[in-house]
Amino acid sequence: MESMVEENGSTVDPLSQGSQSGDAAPAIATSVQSLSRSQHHLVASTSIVQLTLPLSGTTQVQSVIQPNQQSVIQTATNIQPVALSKANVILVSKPNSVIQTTQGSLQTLQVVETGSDDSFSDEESPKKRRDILTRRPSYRKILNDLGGVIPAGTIQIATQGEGVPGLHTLTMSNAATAGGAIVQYAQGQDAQFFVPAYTGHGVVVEDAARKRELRLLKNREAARECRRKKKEYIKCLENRVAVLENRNQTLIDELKSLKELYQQKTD
DNA sequence: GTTCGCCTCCGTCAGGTATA
DNA sequence: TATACCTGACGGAGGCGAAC
Repeated sequence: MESMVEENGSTVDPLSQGSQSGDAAPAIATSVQSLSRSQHHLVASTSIVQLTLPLSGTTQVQSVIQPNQQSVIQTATNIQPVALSKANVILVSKPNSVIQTTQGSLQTLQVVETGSDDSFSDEESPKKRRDILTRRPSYRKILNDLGGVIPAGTIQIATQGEGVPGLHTLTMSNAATAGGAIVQYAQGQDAQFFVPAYTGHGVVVEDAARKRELRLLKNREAARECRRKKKEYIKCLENRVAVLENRNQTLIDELKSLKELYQQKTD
């Protein structure tokens, strides 16, 4: 990961700055290849980055980063949202802001969570993370919520929009179940549940092989969902890196110009 | 056309965690 | 404690471009 702001030989890594200041900051520095479980949280919403800059009082730079959406960056002194395309480029003129990297002049870099933010720091408890990450409800709960099961015994091959919406039928080619077991599952927006399946003879199949098939089926779905979330997370991290690199470059340019201005006045 | 290396996607397993 | 869920790791399958 590239360090940010390298003027005067000092480096500030924005990815570790938050933890240094003790404030909540997203763990952007996390290696994409090794996303640990504790770090596997969605960064898919809003965060505000506040930069406290000593030379100009307090300047807030608000960075709103949303995956698959447009992002917005604002400054407190000039609240003019700049819509960002997916091209990941942010260039905001912040005439009153200065950043210095010597002697720790960059004092604060904190992330303030807003209402729908589900980015959290390493300090937050795993339970809180878990709570924020809406967990998929159990199949039992879904069944209870629905108050029963869909009548089984008929083979239905339906995809969204045809037949019974979301109701799918799978035929298991399993040696332990002569003729194969039939598994029905309904799929809503974010949930899936199984209904009792019958063989062609109307006998409920509840053997170990069937349980295994169900478990594998569920795990298959879980793995898909897990990979989808991971992709989304990685994409969001990449977006943030691009945003921070651009902001860093902007700040470097501002620092250079202010240095030149100062030099002219002292001459 | 064939082979090779690389990449991506997918299914499965194992182990950890949350919950009833 | 049993069950459900999540996710890293592993290996196989298939696509794709390059080299021959």
